[in-house]
Amino acid sequence: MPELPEVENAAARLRAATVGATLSRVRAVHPSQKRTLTPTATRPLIGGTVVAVTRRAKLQLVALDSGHTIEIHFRMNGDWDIGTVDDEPPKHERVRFEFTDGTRVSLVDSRALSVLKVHKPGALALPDFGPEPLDAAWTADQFISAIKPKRGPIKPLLLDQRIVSGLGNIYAAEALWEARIDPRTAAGSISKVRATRLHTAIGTVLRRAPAGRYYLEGGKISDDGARRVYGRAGEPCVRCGKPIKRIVQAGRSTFWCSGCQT
DNA sequence: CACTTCCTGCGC
DNA sequence: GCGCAGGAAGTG
Repeated sequence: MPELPEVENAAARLRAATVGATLSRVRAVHPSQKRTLTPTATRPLIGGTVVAVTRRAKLQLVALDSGHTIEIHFRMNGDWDIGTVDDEPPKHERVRFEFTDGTRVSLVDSRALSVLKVHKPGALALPDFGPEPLDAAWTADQFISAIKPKRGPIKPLLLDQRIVSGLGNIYAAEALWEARIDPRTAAGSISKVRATRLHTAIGTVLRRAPAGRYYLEGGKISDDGARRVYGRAGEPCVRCGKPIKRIVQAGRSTFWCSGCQT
């Protein structure tokens, strides 16, 4: 489920359910999670109380009073299912957190690609993330400097979390459509005016995400019409009427309009 | 740079 | 069956 707005949304739900609560049990349900979430890694978490839940890029960080931090990345399909320990286990439960007050937080992830890590006190190290796109401190000039030396196409670059953090495949496509830029354009060749337009467009599409969901829900796209190009191959462009095209860049689908994205 | 891999499910 | 899926690390 995750790009920046979706992760922000998930972190808010997790925060509301767990800040102040004390962990009584952590269990890796799926084999892929047992590899990293070993009993040795999870045992020190038991008895810890959640003091904060924050987000950085697409990561959620759960800070405990013991100084440990639990890092969660949902990858493609992860989400939280929050309830009580008495509930039936949710479908696709991969990791289960139980709290002394009876709260249950289950990581549900049909594809089991989510990644969880436990950081010991003082050992929190995060990847080299670029600026947060909704942070007012992120300027067009910073963005331009970051993409100027790059010769490859702009669209895959928007997915590079070191350039700007939090964008994924949908918002990258939407931002390029909004800025009327061809996703194949060499990043370094984009004019200052157009790069500034793209910088603005990134903020626009992220803020437009209705309650942080452009994505598929119950097999149907739930976006209240906010999604202009993603997943719309063959449909007429809502701006110019030409059919939306689909190409593959760096192994990912890119949807774009050859009529008005130049 | 692009391609493969980690997984499972869904729609065609 | 096959191709596709919102991510990103790892490899050539």
